[in-house]
Amino acid sequence: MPNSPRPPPATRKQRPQGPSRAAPLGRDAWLRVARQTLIREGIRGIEIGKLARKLRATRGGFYWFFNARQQLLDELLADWEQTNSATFKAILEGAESNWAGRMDRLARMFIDEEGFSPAYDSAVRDWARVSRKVASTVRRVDEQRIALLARAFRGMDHADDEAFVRARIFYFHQVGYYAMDVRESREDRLRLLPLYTKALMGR
Amino acid sequence: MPNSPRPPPATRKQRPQGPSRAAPLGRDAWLRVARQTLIREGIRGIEIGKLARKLRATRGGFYWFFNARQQLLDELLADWEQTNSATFKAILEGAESNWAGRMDRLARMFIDEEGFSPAYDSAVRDWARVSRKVASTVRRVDEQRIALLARAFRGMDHADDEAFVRARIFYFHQVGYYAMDVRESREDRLRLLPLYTKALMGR
DNA sequence: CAGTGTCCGTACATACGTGTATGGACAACA
DNA sequence: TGTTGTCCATACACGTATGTACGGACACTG
Repeated sequence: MPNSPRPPPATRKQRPQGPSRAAPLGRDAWLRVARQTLIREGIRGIEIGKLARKLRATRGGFYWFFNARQQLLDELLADWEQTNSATFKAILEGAESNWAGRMDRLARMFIDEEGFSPAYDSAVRDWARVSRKVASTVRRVDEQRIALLARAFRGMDHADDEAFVRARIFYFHQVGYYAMDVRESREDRLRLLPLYTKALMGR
Repeated sequence: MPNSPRPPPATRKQRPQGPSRAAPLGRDAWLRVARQTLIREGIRGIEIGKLARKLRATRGGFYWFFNARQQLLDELLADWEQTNSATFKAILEGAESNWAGRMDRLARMFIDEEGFSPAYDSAVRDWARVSRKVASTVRRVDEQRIALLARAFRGMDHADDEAFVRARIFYFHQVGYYAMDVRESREDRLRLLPLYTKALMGR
């Protein structure tokens, strides 16, 4: 009975890595290589055969885990929404420090790209141009993030309109930075950070 | 002798539109529909058969004008580089008004999207992710534009480092705005313009 | 009015994409 | 040790992309 809708997800026993057979790839391997390919080549670059070659496998296994290419894409979008906003929200919703401190942590998250993959963001944004479903998901996520930023600027004593505009400038600036694929060393970025802070925070 | 390298470009006589035969499409029609498709579907969406359907023609004619799909893409990139920076440069290199006035004209160019297609820009930027040649072209154009902006900020009495950072924020912000595909009325954008000006110019 | 060049449609050959059917290797279990 | 379930390779059917060959309709020219 091949191609069952979904094999038992977590109950599956870990197979001890016998020498005669490689460890099974599993769903996650396909998702990982799909994400990597989305980032590098865009949504049209996700072809089952190509993913299989990258995994040194064939397309046969893919269709055991997924009913169709579209299912892989759906899960990829869900993965992006779940994973790539978590740190962003955690920083701005948490209460560990004052607003300026949180904004500083956020800037460092962008610079260090920890808990947040801007390349993943950009790739999904491109994908949104050819898929209504993806477009609406991205729009929702963007609005969430901007709302969080605007709240932060209000917390730093900006009026509502100005907080909104500054939130947008801050966020659009990041989106643009990664859409442009700027290559810059971490040192340069940290060196310029005070200037950015001064210009973006308006204080 | 079909598929000659290139038919005489401008010397070709305009055919009077006889009723029995439609006017010939010409190279430009293929380039136009290719540009539109690049914007809407990305580089992988440019398929000769699809372009032909949009032109209510068949692929036969295409290969009379172009040797291969790649040639169309090359000319599309050249078209972007030539047309989509012209107004940008004209505004910032001209000497019709003071720096603030030029920046204001530039902001209105972005808002009215006259002489500049941000969608075209975004599409080429996506394309750059899968083509070295396109990537280097885009990088060159971006650096040109940022240099022009930095000069403008220096003209407005900002120190070198700060002028550079402000040029980047201004430019990245625009790139991000269009990469996000924000939908906003012209009225809203003009209403927010003073706030943006205040925040971006730092005065 | 024949000849030539322009523009485009049709018909291949070829390559490559998706999804399905099927069988085989291996591990876990009775 | 046979049986069952998991994971994957192979083979096939089918759609569709590119590029080439070729021919036809039309305008222009001598």
